[in-house]
Amino acid sequence: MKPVSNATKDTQKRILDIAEQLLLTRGFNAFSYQHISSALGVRNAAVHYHFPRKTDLGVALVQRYRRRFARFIEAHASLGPLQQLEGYFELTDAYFHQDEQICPSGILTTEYHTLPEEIQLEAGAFITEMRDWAKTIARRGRDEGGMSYPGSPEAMGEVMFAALQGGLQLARIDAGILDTIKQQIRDLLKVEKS
Amino acid sequence: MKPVSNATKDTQKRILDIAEQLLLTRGFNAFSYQHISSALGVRNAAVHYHFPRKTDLGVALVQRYRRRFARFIEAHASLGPLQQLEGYFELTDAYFHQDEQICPSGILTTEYHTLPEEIQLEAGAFITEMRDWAKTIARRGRDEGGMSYPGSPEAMGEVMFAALQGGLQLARIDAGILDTIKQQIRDLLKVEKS
DNA sequence: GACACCTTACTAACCAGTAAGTAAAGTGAT
DNA sequence: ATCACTTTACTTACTGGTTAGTAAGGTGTC
Repeated sequence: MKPVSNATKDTQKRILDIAEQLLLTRGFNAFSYQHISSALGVRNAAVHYHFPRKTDLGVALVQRYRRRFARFIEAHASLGPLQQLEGYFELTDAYFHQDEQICPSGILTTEYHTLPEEIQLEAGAFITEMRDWAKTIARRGRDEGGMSYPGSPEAMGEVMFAALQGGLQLARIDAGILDTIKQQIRDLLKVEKS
Repeated sequence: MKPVSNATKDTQKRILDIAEQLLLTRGFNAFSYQHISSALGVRNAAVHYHFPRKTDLGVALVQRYRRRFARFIEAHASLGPLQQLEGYFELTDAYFHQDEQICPSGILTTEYHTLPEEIQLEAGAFITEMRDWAKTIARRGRDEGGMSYPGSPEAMGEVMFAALQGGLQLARIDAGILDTIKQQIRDLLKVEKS
């Protein structure tokens, strides 16, 4: 993970793109450097040149998620909570429609006990950021927008996040489940269909 | 998986117990026959004697879950829906308190694309049975018991199941999340704290 | 000529799975 | 009741494949 040139940056990005796809479809333990190198058309050691240990690749992957998610939040910051909720739903749909990917949080927590500590730490921070966003939507929805629900915004945010994380996984068994859960969350928040 | 004697039955059971623990803490791809044999104090091939392929072990594991869950449902069949809900919550808590295990459905769906087809089929049936139970609680809760919520019982059941599946996974990052989610589900169902 | 970016070639560990052998327990005929 | 035979539940010893990771060398570019 040393280099600076443009060629390297491009290769690094392509490695991360392939690894991300593999992570969200197969999990961290179920993909290897061979999967990446053959998809990229290079030799095994070339991947190790850019990411010496698999742990480095995993950390880089989660860090990129965190940067991307921060941009996503910023891009949706000026919207109302109802639109933010729909943006969240669209993100969820996008995962599923791309080869039945699941939420990165779902992979990282499920494989948590088998992951290197460096990845665990990065994953914990990432997941906290995502949960916080769900809570923010619930809070703003009650304070400013047209949401009405029992319990605290924090608790409602946790349920929304957990239900969508679980829903993305269950959608692999029954594709319809995701739409059902999205609509039920709208109903629980007393939000009109959009 | 051929034998019938008592000694074999006992060894088989112990293999399944160890494998179950490993499955729910590490996942199917992250445990090996070595883990089992060393925990059991026998050689590798002894495990292969009872379960020739890892696929056989996986199928046996899910089938045992299905039998156990069927008994669980039957044991709770005569109870009211509010008590059934609390029984479901206790089951969830039991998983978490045993080495931060997660819901088998969470493992099986997350690793779904890497599992042998025989396990996928068994997993699909098992997960359908669990989802159906959650829906039954929601339906009976509305029809007979003291539950009140927007949307259909089916949709509410899916959200409950998905939220608890996700919640068990997220509890590895933040142990408090599980209690928060359980209470919020009670609130969403307009159930009094028990 | 130094450095970035790769390749070839390798290691040691681990994986699922198998073949052959063995001790002990059970079974059946006499 | 004993002997012959079979079966059960393993063991030792192995195979072929995959894993992450490394060391050394080559090639093109600045």
